Amino acid sequence: MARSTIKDVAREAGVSVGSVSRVLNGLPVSPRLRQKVEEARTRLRYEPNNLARSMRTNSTGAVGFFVPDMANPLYGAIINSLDQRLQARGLMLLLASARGRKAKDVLAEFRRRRVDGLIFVPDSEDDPELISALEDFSAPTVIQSVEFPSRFYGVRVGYRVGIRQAVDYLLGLGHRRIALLKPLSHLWPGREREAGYREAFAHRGLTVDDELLRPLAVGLNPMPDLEAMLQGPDRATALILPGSRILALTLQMARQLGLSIPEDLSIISVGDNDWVSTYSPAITTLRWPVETLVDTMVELLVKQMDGSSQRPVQVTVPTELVLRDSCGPVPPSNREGD
Amino acid sequence: MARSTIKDVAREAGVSVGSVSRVLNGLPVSPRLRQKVEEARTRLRYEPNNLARSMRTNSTGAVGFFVPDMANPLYGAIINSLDQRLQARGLMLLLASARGRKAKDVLAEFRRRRVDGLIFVPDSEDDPELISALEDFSAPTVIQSVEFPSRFYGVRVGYRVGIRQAVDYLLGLGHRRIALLKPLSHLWPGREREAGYREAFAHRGLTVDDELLRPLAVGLNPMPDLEAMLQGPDRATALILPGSRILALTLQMARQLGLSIPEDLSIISVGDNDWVSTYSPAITTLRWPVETLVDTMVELLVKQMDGSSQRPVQVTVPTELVLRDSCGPVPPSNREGD
DNA sequence: AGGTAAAAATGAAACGTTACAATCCCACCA
DNA sequence: TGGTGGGATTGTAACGTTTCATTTTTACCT
Repeated sequence: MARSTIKDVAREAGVSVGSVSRVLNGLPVSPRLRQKVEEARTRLRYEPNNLARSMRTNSTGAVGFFVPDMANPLYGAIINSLDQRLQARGLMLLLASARGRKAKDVLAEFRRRRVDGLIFVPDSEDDPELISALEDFSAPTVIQSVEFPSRFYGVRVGYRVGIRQAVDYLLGLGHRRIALLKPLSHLWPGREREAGYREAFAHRGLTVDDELLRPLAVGLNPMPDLEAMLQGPDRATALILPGSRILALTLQMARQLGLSIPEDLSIISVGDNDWVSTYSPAITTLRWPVETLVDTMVELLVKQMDGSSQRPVQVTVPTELVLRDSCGPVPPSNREGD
Repeated sequence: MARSTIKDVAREAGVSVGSVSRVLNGLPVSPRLRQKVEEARTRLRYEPNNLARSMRTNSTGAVGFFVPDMANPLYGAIINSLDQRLQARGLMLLLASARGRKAKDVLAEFRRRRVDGLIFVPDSEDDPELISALEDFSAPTVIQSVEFPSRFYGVRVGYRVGIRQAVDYLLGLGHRRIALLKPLSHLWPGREREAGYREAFAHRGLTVDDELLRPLAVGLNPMPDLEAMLQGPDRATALILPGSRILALTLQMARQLGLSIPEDLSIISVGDNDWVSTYSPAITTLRWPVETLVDTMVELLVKQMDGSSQRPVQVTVPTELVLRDSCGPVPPSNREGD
């Protein structure tokens, strides 16, 4: 027993194929017709063939999402929320994890599959091949969190302002030796964080000790670095950490060194999650604006899809400094003379 | 400038449409023809329209994946690996997160989209509506980690044997008061863990104190329970925990109670990850077999797709007990008389 | 009742492929 | 030289929709 098609329904209802189509798509139609079609439709257990529909309308209802690493819970959270938002518009996520693929190839595959939209987290900023591939990509596209030529729609996390706030908060507590551990600065997030840090210092007329700005190479052990910074007469009294993995390591090292938090050492971590907030002391964090980020991505995407937007925009979504118990005033012994 | 179609290529190459199709699909064809077509194809920058192809062949090259919660890094890891495996077969993941959706609706949507295969992690075992929906689902399907009627292909994690090993290891160290925190037992994983626990005890002729088997209700604070178990003359001397979130809480509570690990308290956690292994002491874990799991899922899926398998199988993939530093012999003061 | 305009429904032509029956071509053999 | 067999190619009918120009019906007005 083959699946029934729109023709079967038309025959069963005694109307034309076109009319059935109209009913199915909710176009204006007489109540009488609508009823006849609905009846036939349930009688035959008909469901429309999306494939045929796609081919006719040239739209798949799929949005491609290219993710650096799904094992990063941050992207998991984004996807949860994205999926929910897209659902409301009848869209679904077609996923490609960067692991074992080249961005370019993924783009090609997405194009072949005729996705209706694309959300892209590039792994590099200035690969000209990638940029031109993205330019050829005709479907609506949103770039996330990387500095990309302004002819693309983009959403970025407001690291600069966020870190500036965090640093300013610590400065207000009397800290001067504030270490910033951050992603490598050849990518935008790293640069932005550094800029925010410098702005906060500059705003108070303080000078920055470059020694305290530490890029984290992937796959390299950050512990020796960390250990060095936390010892000696001009040790760091406050730490801004880029994620919970390194936070765990740091907490452990602090304990080894006999530094208690927040009395001897203040800590702020970027990226909020369950265990960070239930830890004791609860960790002050710079929260990633997952919901806002997703809302913005979807909004930009939809704007492009329905053609209501004329030209590309870049939106920066703000982070939120969540104050908890891991920061305190600078210890007296480390206070600098003023 | 509209995209070129197979017709354009045919005209450009001076051959028939059918021939172009044959070349494109790698069917046997004379070298002469192949060359002409390839030339025309690159000249026109033609790429086949997957939608039309899909509609004709009735296959989308998409595999639906229904996930309870993308923010769980475990599923992230699964997706990373799954994506890579499927890629090799020209398949892509179409994702639906359970958040805000009913399993039934997702199934319907996947069917409408005509996915070629389905990987499903059900949120309940015996919803008859869900089961019958799954039965109607004609595409190849693999159920993950839940006990489902044996007419479905399924992959399960070998919790029973794993927990049995873990418990046996602790028993061997002299522990008798071993607490098992586990998912609710109305779902398969919970039941299996409990069974493994009981088997280990039975095997040594020991009796189980049911007080030490603690189901974890979602959204309920497990801390009071935990605190109660860790105090008093017959406190638990070993703990088996179901994940890293609760592990974090437990470590913190142990510190509050002045219990050091592994001297006063032995701990095993289910699910391995970075920070668990770098924590001090490094935590002994029961590792989820992500890679094997994914391999098996793909294998079962492909078996069904190419019709090389006659009837459903359920495969159980083994966990691995990773010994680290969080377990030690039972403290003398808590040793039971024998 | 006749005429007309608007509304509703129809029918057939796409959409870009694949698949298959029908042709064509060519080499080979008697 | 005239078949003949078989591989290579062709042409066209699907696949299940949507869309749009036509035709039919309905409702209204004089």
